[in-house]
Amino acid sequence: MSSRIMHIDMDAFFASVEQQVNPSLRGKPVIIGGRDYKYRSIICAASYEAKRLGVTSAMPSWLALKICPQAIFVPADTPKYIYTSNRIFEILKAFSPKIEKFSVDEFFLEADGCRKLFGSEEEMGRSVKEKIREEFGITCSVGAAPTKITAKLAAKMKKPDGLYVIGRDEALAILEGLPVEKICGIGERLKKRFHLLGIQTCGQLAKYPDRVLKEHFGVIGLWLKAACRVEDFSDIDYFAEGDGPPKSIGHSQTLRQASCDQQYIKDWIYLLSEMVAMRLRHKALMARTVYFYISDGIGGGSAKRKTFTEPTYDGYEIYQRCLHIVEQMGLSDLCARVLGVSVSHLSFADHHYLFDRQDRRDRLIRSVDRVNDQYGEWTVYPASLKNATYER
DNA sequence: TCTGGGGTCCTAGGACCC
DNA sequence: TCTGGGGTCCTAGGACCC
Repeated sequence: MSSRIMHIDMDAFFASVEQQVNPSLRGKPVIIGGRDYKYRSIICAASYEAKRLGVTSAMPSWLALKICPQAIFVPADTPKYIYTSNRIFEILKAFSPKIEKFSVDEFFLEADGCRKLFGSEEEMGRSVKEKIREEFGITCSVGAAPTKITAKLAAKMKKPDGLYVIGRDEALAILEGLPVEKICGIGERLKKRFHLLGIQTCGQLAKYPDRVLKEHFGVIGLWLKAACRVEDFSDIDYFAEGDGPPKSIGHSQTLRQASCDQQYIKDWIYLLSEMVAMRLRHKALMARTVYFYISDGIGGGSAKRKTFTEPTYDGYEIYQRCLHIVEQMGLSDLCARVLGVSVSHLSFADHHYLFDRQDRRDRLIRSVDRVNDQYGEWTVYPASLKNATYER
């Protein structure tokens, strides 16, 4: 059995979208940053004009600014990118019934059985690219190969605006000398551990004895070996809407500097809890598990999660649960540089659920959400958060 | 300014129930 | 008879991705 997978990878997605929306940015080095986007953050995306000047993805923004002072910084507009991503997904639906949204700017689709409709994979790839360019004015790179891993590699190899169709033999030839860390699934840690075993390339990994791999890496080792032998038949995860419901929702924040001011830290925990809760309610979800992370920025951080019986979408309740976890962690004096609050064990919210017990609070929460939806986030927020929000 | 912030998945071990 | 297996839930920790 041989399957054919196509990978569609948008080129400098966030930056391209901004250049499309604002023509004055076209042809110029554009850098997309997050919150506090010029200094205390890393960049989310860079246009190819900026990349040519040496800006790379995940570079701290102060460094990008140093390398490329003429760059135009644009704050990230996540909803815009998600909206565009969803529309791209809709377009791809016309090409194959099996599509997976791998991330906001990457998609896999099963290319088997589409030959009658679209001709060869080259033709199909060209149609996909044309359609996306027509609709949004932005480019993407397309790779077609026998497996997800190799399709992703193929797309990356011809960036930007590329199209690369490879068969099994060619895929094997590419993998033979390819450093192991180039394939999706091998990061910094695994790379080092493979190197210790004398495995530098995918070709070497492909020939390594199963027993040793199993011993050192468990099933992941065997899975990666199969990937290097182009024998990975993992399925396309297909969701009709492009996205399944999220498994967890969280926020974290690196403070400008470490602080041991208890009230200040608690304000931040409350703020993060409210931010998480607001997103839960937006998605009509409730959560049972609360995860709290704190790091002083010097040693490693510590984290703890706890699952509660009652699900909630109330920011104050999430905050209280965080404090409960803090207590369990035995942290009497909090000192923090990084704080994180996230929730999981999500279920769809049943508004009747809270109706009896906290109807009034429920109505308050929803009114506040409505005001914030209409007039912008943080138009209305708990008074006790004044200091924390001030620093944002 | 001196690597952010948002996620996912896997595993092993313990608790508990039948 | 207090030993045993299977299943589920939970936690902690590790690793990875964009």
